[in-house]
Amino acid sequence: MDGKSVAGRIHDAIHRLTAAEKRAARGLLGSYPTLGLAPVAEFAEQAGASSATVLRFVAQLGYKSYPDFQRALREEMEARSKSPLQRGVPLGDQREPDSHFLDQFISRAADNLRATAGLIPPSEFEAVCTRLAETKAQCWLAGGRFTDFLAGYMEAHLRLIRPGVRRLDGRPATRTDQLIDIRPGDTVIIFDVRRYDPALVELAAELASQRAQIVLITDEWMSPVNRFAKLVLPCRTEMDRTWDANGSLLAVVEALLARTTELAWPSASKRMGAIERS
Amino acid sequence: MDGKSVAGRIHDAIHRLTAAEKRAARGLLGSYPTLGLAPVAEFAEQAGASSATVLRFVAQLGYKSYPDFQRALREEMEARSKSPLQRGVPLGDQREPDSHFLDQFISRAADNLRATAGLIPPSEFEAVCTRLAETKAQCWLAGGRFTDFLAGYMEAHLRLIRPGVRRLDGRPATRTDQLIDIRPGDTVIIFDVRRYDPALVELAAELASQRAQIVLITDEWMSPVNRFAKLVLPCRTEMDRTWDANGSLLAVVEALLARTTELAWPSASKRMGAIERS
DNA sequence: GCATTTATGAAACTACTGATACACAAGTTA
DNA sequence: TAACTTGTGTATCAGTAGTTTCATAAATGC
Repeated sequence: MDGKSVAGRIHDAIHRLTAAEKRAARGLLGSYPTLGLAPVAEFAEQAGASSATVLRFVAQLGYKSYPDFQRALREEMEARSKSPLQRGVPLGDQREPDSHFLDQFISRAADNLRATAGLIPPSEFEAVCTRLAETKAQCWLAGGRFTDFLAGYMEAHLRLIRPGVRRLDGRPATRTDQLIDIRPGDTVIIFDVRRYDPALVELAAELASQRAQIVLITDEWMSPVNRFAKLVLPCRTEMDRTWDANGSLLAVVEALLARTTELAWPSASKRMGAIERS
Repeated sequence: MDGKSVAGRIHDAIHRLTAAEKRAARGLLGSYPTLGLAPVAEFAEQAGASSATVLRFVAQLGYKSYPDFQRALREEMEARSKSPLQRGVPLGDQREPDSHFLDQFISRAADNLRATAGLIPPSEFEAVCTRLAETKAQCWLAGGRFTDFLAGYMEAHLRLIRPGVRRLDGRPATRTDQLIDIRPGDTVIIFDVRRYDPALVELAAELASQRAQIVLITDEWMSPVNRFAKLVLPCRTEMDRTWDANGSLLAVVEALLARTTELAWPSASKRMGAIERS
């Protein structure tokens, strides 16, 4: 048996595998390496395949028997726990030397996340959450061409935890109608990233004149909307020269939702329970 | 069996143990939990005792059989790797003691990203991208309650780089109409995460019978849609007991888009240029 | 130092797990 | 559509692991 890790062998062999064998492979990767240390029957059950298929799967990986495969797994975890440097890295994701596109991309996305955490002052973040947990004022959401989905996502979740959540429609024409309903002190969350949408700046200007409180979620280059915003949460989005990624915006949105849920728990839990039952 | 950890039980029981049994205990603690997952004979050999002694040792710990003891060990490591909160903090970046909510949240989100990279075999990822770059067949997208926004986001971007992109509407009623347009060999990307949508399973079943190629993007617990899927990209989403995060799904979507753009560059660049000018 | 108790490992046993063969289903090609 | 190839699960078998028994060796008490 050569020195490759079991997870590595799976990645190498997966294209040769049949549908049921792939279920076994995914099952193992999903709870790695535990499932492989269980008896064949349990492995099969958990992965949604038959024992025979699991056996064929380990044969495909190049092991001459199931016990042999299990020994490889044990030796792998033993080696890992013995080297103090690598301790703490979960077993599944040791980087193979020939890091693939997905690995590189995700690694950069993770860098962006970390940078974003550094970019946003905790007090700003907290201020937005307390404002959202405060249900006296209404809360509106608006996004641009490629960020509208974020507004939609946030709206759907925010609706679960508080009342008075509404969405500002994308088309500038219909916006003027909606502006009538906005009251002074209402919160408006605006998403805007590079190739900034001029319509959003106009919108922000009008909202500001109506004394709405604008929260801007943007990228590191700062949408011009920030002129009118009370609170700004900038996120790192740059991947390379041609590509920006909105993953960090979503992460911030989810963090906002989680924290707001926490702050508004007494009322939010009742509301969520009621929605659940309906 | 009560909930105590195996290591805890050893410490509780160690004074009752006889000399040879203590050797077994020391051996297990020395390479924990690997040695306990080996066959009895190997455990015995490594610990310098006989098989019978090892058996008596696990009996002393309160397990009614050796397999029972091994299951406890597996469940223990499974629980540990599944709960991000208890997972060992990486040695390098120890969190600031007064680390703020946002930092913690984002740090866990980054963990999820990394875990996701380990969960998805590069060849599967690549297969999806080449399929998307191939413009002969049409490409459809569908999502569930909280993942529909991902379908929308992906649709918007995919439209920029290739023709024949369409969205399957959320309401089951209108779906039957749309199914008429689907041709054998078409690609359908389905998003489905926990609290899986039964409507999506139905949809997938129908699509499979029409010989559409289904690509499933799901969470680590695997939507039942996977029975019908040709390719599956599982992502880690778990944050804590009450909250799952879709950030890793979006990261994968963006990676897919970036890679597909790369693969389809000759045609995609022309198309994007034309859209730009319009 | 002898008797008694307790601990320990070797060997026999049985139960269960992993392996194999086979039949059926699904998908593919002509 | 029919013939064929490939994949998949069920049932059966064989081998090995876990368990038990028992004889022997320490350890302890008298």
